[in-house]
Amino acid sequence: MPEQELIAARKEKLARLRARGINPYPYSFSRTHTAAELRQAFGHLNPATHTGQGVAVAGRIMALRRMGRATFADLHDRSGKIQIFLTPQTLGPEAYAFWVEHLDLGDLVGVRGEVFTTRTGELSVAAQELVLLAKALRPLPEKWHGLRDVETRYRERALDFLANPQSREILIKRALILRTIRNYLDERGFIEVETPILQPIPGGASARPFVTHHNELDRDLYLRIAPELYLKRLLVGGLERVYEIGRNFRNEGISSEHNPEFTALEAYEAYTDYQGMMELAEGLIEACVLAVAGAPHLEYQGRMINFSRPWRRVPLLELVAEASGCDVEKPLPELLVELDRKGIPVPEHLRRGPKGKVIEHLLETCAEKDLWDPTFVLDYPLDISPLAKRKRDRPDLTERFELYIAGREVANAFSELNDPEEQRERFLAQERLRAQGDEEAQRIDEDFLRDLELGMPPAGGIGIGIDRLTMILTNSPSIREVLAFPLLR
RNA sequence: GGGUCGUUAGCUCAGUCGGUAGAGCACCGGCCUUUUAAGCCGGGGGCCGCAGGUUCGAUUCCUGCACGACCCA
Repeated sequence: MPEQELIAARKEKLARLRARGINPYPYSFSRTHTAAELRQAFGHLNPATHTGQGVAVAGRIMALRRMGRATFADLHDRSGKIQIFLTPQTLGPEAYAFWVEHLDLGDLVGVRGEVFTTRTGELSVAAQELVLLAKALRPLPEKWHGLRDVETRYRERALDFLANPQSREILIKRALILRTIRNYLDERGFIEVETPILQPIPGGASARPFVTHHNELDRDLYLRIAPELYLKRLLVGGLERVYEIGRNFRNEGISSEHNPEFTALEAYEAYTDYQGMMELAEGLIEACVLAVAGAPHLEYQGRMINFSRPWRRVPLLELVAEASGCDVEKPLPELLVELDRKGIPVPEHLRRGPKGKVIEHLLETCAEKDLWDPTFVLDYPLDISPLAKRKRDRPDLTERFELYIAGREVANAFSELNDPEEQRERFLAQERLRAQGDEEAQRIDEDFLRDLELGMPPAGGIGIGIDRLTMILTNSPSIREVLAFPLLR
């Protein structure tokens, strides 16, 4: 039947309800138990037991079994489901006939009645009173396959969540992960802060920003690509341990691993360095894995991930040299010759350098996929790490790591650069790249530099992609599964 | 950006070697007082993603486009 006719049929029922003086969208309903609480309290009953105990439950009707003068309904709430039993004896003949005619799958109802078990042992509520709490006007998806079509699942999220418990479960686990992160950091003296999302200069990462406009100031502002620079300014201000969990915005492509707005954790700790950040990452993510999986390992897309500490630590250059079979210590022109000879493709726009971008490209194309168990990739080239301190014994590298899990970049961290003069030089180098056409090059932020000149304590900082972490911990193949409302074309 | 596959009823899916399409669930009507994927009888429901082309005839073949999935860059 065309959808419009199904909706029209329900609207007709709705009109008849209103005509009878029933408010199909009332204000509230006091329930005494959720479905799970009922099972908790009465789950031990023998078949065909009448308790004499009155309860009130509420939820969505997800199944209706009409048997003439008796009807069973499955009521789903946030905790699970409970069966409702309707008969003329308990509900009254007139009310029974009326509701059996006017209830539809998907309607939200409240039911007051006695707890009992059927002769097959199903815990049920025998309705003495039924209250319509919201009439549903649209048909539900198929009752045992649910809603499968991924496009509809992503475009009509409410429908997906009400039809597919697994979809809801991911959001519940996401909340658990966020709660675990906050607890972990709060217990260690970190202060949760909120920094600007509307920024005059988008800083703290290499990415293209979204632009917006403030009418009163008549000035363009950018949605942040990262909170990094503001959080470091709080270190200057003496906060010492700060973190922010919030949305970043990057004006880039959409894929199974990228959404234009995504949630990141950034944490900064004074008087430590990137070694400290590795320990923080291990502890924090281990706590999340234990909270979600109850063990330090879990399966992702058919393959186990072992989170046992300590995690592997491997220098980037070593990793890339081994994966590509090239001598990556060579200057860029010679490296390109070797890569060409070996048939390893390098996109044209990277060939002019800086060399760090080629190294990064090799990591992405040759090595990343195999980094399955958590792996810290260490010591990134200086020219692609403008906010990180130089490595102590290698001035062309920085004390920076990325954490890879299941072949995905999950975190990025540095020993934070706090020398204001060197930071200015690094920004100027980025400006030169921008002048050569690199739209992702970072920009000079004078407010940040001024605050650095006040003295920022040595510090370690880390950013963790919450969506990707949640994907891994919920065995989700696409970022869309872990977002309540992913952006679609 | 390139390749492969997909798009059929509200949902889940069949199918048409080119002759205007089926099932189950859902919906509507009937029977039914312990079902739980309830059952039985009957009924209605389709721009076969969109636009062109080939053809007497296209949902089916071809081209393009849109959207999606996967792979590659």
